[in-house]
Amino acid sequence: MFHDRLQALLVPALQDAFSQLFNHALDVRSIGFQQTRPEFEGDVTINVFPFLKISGKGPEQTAQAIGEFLVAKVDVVERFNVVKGFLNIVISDAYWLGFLREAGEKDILAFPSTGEKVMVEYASPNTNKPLHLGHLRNIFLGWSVSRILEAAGNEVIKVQVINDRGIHICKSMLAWQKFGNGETPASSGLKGDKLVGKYYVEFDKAYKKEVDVLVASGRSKDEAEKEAPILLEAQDMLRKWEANDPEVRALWETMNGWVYAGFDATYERAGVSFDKNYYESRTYVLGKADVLEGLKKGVFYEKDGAVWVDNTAEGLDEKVLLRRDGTSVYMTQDIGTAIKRFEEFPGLSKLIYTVGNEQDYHFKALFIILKKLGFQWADELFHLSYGMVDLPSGKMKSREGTVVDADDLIQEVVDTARAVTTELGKLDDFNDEEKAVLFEMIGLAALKYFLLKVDPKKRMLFDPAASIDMQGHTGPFIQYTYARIRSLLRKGGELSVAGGQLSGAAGRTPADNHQLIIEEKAVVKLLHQFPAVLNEAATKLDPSSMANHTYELVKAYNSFYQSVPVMKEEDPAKRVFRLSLSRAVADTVRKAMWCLGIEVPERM
RNA sequence: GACCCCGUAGCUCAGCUGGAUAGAGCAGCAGCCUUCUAAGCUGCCGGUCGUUGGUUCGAAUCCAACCGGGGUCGCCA
Repeated sequence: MFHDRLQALLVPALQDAFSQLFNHALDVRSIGFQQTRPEFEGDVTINVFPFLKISGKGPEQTAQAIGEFLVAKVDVVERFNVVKGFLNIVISDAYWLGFLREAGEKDILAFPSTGEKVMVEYASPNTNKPLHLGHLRNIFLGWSVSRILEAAGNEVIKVQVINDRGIHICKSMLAWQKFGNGETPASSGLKGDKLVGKYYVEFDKAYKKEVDVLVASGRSKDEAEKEAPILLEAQDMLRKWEANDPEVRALWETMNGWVYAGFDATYERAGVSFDKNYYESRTYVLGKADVLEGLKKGVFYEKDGAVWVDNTAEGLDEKVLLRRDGTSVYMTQDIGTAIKRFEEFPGLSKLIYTVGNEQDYHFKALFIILKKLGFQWADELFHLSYGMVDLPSGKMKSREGTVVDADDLIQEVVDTARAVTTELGKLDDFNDEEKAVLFEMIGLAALKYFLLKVDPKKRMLFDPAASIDMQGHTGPFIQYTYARIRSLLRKGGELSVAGGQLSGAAGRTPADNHQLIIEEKAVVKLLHQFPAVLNEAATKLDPSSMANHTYELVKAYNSFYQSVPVMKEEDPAKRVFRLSLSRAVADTVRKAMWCLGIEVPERM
């Protein structure tokens, strides 16, 4: 399956050429297509150096022979030139026009169904504190990858695991009991997750104080940190939670409820959602039986009363799966949860975990273990590992208060969008409601694009000033280009606005004898590459390639727009062609941004 | 110490399944609004692609070593 429809024509022809000219069966993968450099004439370039042994001729003769064959046998190959070992092929305008007609008739960023069901896990917060910048990279990434996979023809199930139990939430609960005076989100006006986070900080303060007192009374730091009464109390509370103590459970339900309301508000504003939530309080018991089963089968072994797995053959270490006292570790429940998901969703073909790269080792081990337990699907597990987000001041540290809060950050970009947009003063006839929607759209575009344009695998620097930038390589720049095209199409009479739905088919089918000028061709070629980019993004689970290609496209379009008249063009055929080109760009940009989780406005 | 990731322009990033003189944005400088939205466009300035070897007709891209930055190595999560 070729996502590049031009290569779909050229590859078979090249195979014919090699078999007829050189009596050789050409391996498709050995053909390296590249964009012709702007200083030479041509649309596609093939480097013939790798083929010299096959042809037994020099580079010029080899390229010449292939070029002549293609011109003779392939309609869309108009002519060619040879520079050193490079065969530059010129594709006919008719081909590009044909492609554009296709782009007018269908969504070029929608692939036929693969029939596959894919689960994407992302977000996965702890319930003791609010979401921060690091979560936002995770959330936008997971959401975008889900959209990309959907566009590529998969059925996608979006899930999160909520870490709702454990010592962390007990600390918040205890501090709230001690110092909260019955404070609630309603009584304080604080968002639920913020309120619970506040008591997590309160716990830490009280704990530190106690540690200091103990140290002053002659304890070592280690001892003090283990013996601080408030910590012991929190541990006691965790035990009570595990023993189903009704009072503790009730408080836990209440406070987690506050947190979920807070998270939901953040998710909604960020424009993301989930098809299913998994709660650690329910999944943490999973996996035990599976580990014991593995022990029985001899996949694992017992040592010092604990159950171990030996991954040294795979270059990893030995790892505990069940403690001596029979209780679970983190790995245990991850094993159980994975198994449960494949049971719950029969036919699930792939499971993607969006989790930071500090857990690379953990997931390597997890996948190996599941493979050892004999699950076929273990090969279809994927750790979408992404890099940390650094601040100009260094790493984010909750203890040092350098964490960038997600809600605050979103508010800030939206405020900036408001300020910039108001300054530009193009919204005279917008009402307040419309303005609010637009500011939200622009601010979030700036933030999301900033986080998504970087290769997810890489650690990235979050420069607050750059993240709210709306010029250059940014989300709002792309939105702006889109809005400008929509304006053009409205003026072209091609669109009529009715109930927010834009309709009108004129300008979708350009004449087939149009001669492309260089600015038009640049845009068409970038559009033409887009399906292959989507395919790559879906394969590599990498939204950054989509983000960057969208930018390339709108940049080329802006250049075209600036120097070539569209509506002002007097020749009706040219005008229709340029409108159809503009429309195809707008449609594709809208879809590409949809894949990134970014909305585009009709006007801005 | 072992293992993993990263090192490209002043800053932030593309390019990395080897291919033609290494690309953007920001910052700086100079232009372009009586024409379809100037959140734009055009031009200039700016790089020993961390270093040294190696493989190759050809290396930012592959391999090795070293230097620098980060991460992981718990019967924690």
